[in-house]
Amino acid sequence: MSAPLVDRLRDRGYRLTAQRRVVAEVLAGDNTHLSADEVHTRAAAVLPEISRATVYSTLQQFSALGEVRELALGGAAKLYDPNVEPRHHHLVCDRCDAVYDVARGVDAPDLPAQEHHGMVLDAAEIIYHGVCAACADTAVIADPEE
Amino acid sequence: MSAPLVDRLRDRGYRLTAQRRVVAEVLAGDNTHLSADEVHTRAAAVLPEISRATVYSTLQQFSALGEVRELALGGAAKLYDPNVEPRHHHLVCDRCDAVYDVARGVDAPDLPAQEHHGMVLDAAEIIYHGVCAACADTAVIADPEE
DNA sequence: CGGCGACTTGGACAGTGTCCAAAGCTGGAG
DNA sequence: CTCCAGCTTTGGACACTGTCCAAGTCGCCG
Ligand SMILES: [Mn+2]
Ligand SMILES: [Mn+2]
Ligand SMILES: [Zn+2]
Ligand SMILES: [Zn+2]
Repeated sequence: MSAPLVDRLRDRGYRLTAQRRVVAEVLAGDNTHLSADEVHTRAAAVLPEISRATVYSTLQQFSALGEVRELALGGAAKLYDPNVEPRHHHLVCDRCDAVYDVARGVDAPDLPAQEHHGMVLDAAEIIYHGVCAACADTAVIADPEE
Repeated sequence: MSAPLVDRLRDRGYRLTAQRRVVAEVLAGDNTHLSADEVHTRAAAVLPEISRATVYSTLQQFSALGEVRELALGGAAKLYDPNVEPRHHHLVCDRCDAVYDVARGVDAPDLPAQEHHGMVLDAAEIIYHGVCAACADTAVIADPEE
């Protein structure tokens, strides 16, 4: 579709550094839902000297630019989703933190204005919690009674 | 309504320690959405020698018992919500992490079975993201142009 | 009251994320 | 093409959240 992320960065006055290119490349690999650390590991495979600090700040920038979506699902680390369009929700396994996308169409109801508590709302995010197939299986193996 | 938390603990075979009583007391104070650290601070005001480890494990137990709900909203720390019934969703300020409750009635749509990705679903959680009144104000002060 | 074993403690430890001074590099000016 | 202002990166220190464990404590039952 439109110009790649690197072009949009240049157009917005950002310098095109090797680090930004590599992070963009990792994200563009369509590998959904990576943590900052995973992004760093993959980026370092291409550009070994890239630092953690740079990956963190780059992800924040891309997120602020709307190029990537930051997800705070239950896990310890935030996840970065390069799939910003179309907007979608997620299923999360509460045992192993596996994440799946919810296909478009499902959405949260709008909140009536009197429920806003004075806030300016921006977006609603639904997280469907559950147990994934793999985790359900291991549970059966570990507890085969009944 | 029903018996207080302390009674339910005894009934389930848990020992009634001073630490559990104090944590229960802090939560019962209807102070919604406390982090583990805040719970520790408040508990320590009553029982100064209570340890962080105990507060963390106690909160996990209460959460597993359904006495409290663990919330992973955007902030760094998980929050504990003593208001488990009725189930409700939340509004979160992405600037200052303020949290508000959504009144009952609002709920996420059920996911069609073919969207489950093999998971056994347990609960859906909606997070309405936005900017609270206080944060919106400070932004205006900091950026009075236009 | 005594003892078993559940519970707590305190500190070490791991993971995530932020910060900053110094060094490096990009991109535009000349 | 060169130069350089200042945007970026680096690496390490640091803060915070949460987990773990061995040792000591204490609730509860007999
Ligand atoms: Mn996604
Ligand atoms: Mn609540
Ligand atoms: Zn799982
Ligand atoms: Zn706010």
